[in-house]
Amino acid sequence: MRTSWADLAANSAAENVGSGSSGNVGSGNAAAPAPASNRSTYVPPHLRNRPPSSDPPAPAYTAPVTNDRGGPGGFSAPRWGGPRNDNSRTGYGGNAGRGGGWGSRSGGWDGRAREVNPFRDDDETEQPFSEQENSGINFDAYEDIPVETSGDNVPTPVNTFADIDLGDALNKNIQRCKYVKPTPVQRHAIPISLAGRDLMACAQTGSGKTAAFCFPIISGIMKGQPAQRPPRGVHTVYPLALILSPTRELSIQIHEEARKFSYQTGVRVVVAYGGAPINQQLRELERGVDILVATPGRLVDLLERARVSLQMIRYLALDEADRMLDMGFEPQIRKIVEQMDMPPPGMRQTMLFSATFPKEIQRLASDFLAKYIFLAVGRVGSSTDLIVQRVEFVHESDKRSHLMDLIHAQRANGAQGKQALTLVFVETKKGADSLEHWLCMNGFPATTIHGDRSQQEREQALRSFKSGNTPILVATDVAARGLDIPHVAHVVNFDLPNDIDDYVHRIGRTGRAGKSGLATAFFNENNSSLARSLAELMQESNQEVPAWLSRYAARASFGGGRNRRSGGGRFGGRDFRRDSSFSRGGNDYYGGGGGGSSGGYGGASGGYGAGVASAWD
DNA sequence: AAAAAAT
Repeated sequence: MRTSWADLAANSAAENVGSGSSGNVGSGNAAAPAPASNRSTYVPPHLRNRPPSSDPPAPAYTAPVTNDRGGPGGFSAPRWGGPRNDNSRTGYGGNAGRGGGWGSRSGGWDGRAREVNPFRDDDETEQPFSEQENSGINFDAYEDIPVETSGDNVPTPVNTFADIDLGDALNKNIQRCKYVKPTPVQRHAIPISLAGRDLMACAQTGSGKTAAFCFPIISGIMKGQPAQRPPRGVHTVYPLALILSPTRELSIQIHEEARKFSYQTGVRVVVAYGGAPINQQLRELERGVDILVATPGRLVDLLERARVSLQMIRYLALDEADRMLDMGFEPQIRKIVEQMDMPPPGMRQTMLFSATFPKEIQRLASDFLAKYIFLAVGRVGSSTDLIVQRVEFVHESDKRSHLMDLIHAQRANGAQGKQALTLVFVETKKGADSLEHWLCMNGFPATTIHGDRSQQEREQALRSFKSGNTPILVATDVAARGLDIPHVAHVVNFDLPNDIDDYVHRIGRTGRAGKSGLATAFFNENNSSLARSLAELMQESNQEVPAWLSRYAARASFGGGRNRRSGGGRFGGRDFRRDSSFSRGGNDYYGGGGGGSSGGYGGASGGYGAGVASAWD
């Protein structure tokens, strides 16, 4: 399969690297020969695969791509726990005059010799919780999830990772991640991708979505034709896969996960996003990049500087596509995908992930995808099962003291003497700062994340929160979607959002990966526009709706403003292509009708089914 | 109205 880009990859014959050692894929019985000192030589990932040796770790620690992991210092112990290569014996190191790909600037980097073990990072950041569980994911919560697919010749889903031929190195990383079996989105999406098909998927981040698009990409790069990058100007790099996401933190998160999945595979993942010094990112790019994870703005910048070319792209993944459109990224995304040098649909493999499937996303799908398969996966569990929602009437002036009460209670509940993580959402950046300050003044270790903080501060805040050092994080909506922060026990909507979708995304920060969570909202007269949809949502997820909220809801004007679902229904959306071939009568399963056009929010029976559609990330 | 994202 994967014929869609085969021509592309095959159009230049292997020059030197591939010929002598093409039989060594995965066997590792011979070091690949050092390529001739040809500036355009690219070392394909499958040739970078060398078995680990038992030599001591390379003393020099290669600076990470960004400051997105580990602490600013303090790691004096070698971060290497795993096997490693002998740097000095590699065929790629130290070849003066090699310009392309790996090792050209750092001299002696063979792609894995100094690869930081990403699983070791994990142990450090999550140590406070390591006693609590072995696996990050409660797989039982994934059993009963509705899945819909449509399209021509949909590949059969798999039930185990063993059913998929992902290769040894990737399988080992799956074990290291403690993934026991594929989640629903993985069961369906991975065979679809491995079959070379385009994919439009409605699924949430906590569902294992990142792995669902990373596994086929990594596996495809390892097994595919060795890429023959064009002779380059010294500075242009040619990634084979591009992953776009809306926020910097989400890109960082995807990069971290992709690094784990690609550990010791020779596939190199680089992240690029704004707010961080571009030079460091440029250096990382120049050391070679197979998979580029990026936010749109920074990528456009890199493209305009001609530091990145997309002409070798075989895989394109757009994550949180609806969010990206919400944030006004459509022009940039179209520029990246349609107006630069990326191969057209059909010549690349494209995966589009979105929580909802409104008109704009449908347009994007028809423009970016070729003969795609539509996949809709229900939420992991549901708000019903996993998140207890409470709403309390709190006047503006009482919010702070009320929050203090909640945190006190939370502290009493803290597991094993550690305070459980509490994520507090506020409406404004200023509000976030002042609340953080107030909490700290009152002895509550808090930090904050919002768009007025420097990228460094944002990342530091997130790290500190995740590690439990600062168990309270005050956030604006920058943190509302997509971010997967394990162990968030309590989400507090200090200020309720105006949009019920935002509410559902926020509370979705708890109850992640099948664990239970608590969400508390402070409601007052300023939130009356949300009353109706909030009451309905709570009712439909079997939550206790306070009588006063029902009264507010009854008073509120019909429709709840823009609170009606756009792609609505049990899933995040439906395959609108069905509309042309199916009678209108067949839509009832999906609730409010396809594409948001025919709309009825539908009272109790339509909009939010068991899956609480908008809880999707 | 606020938030996010390139400098």
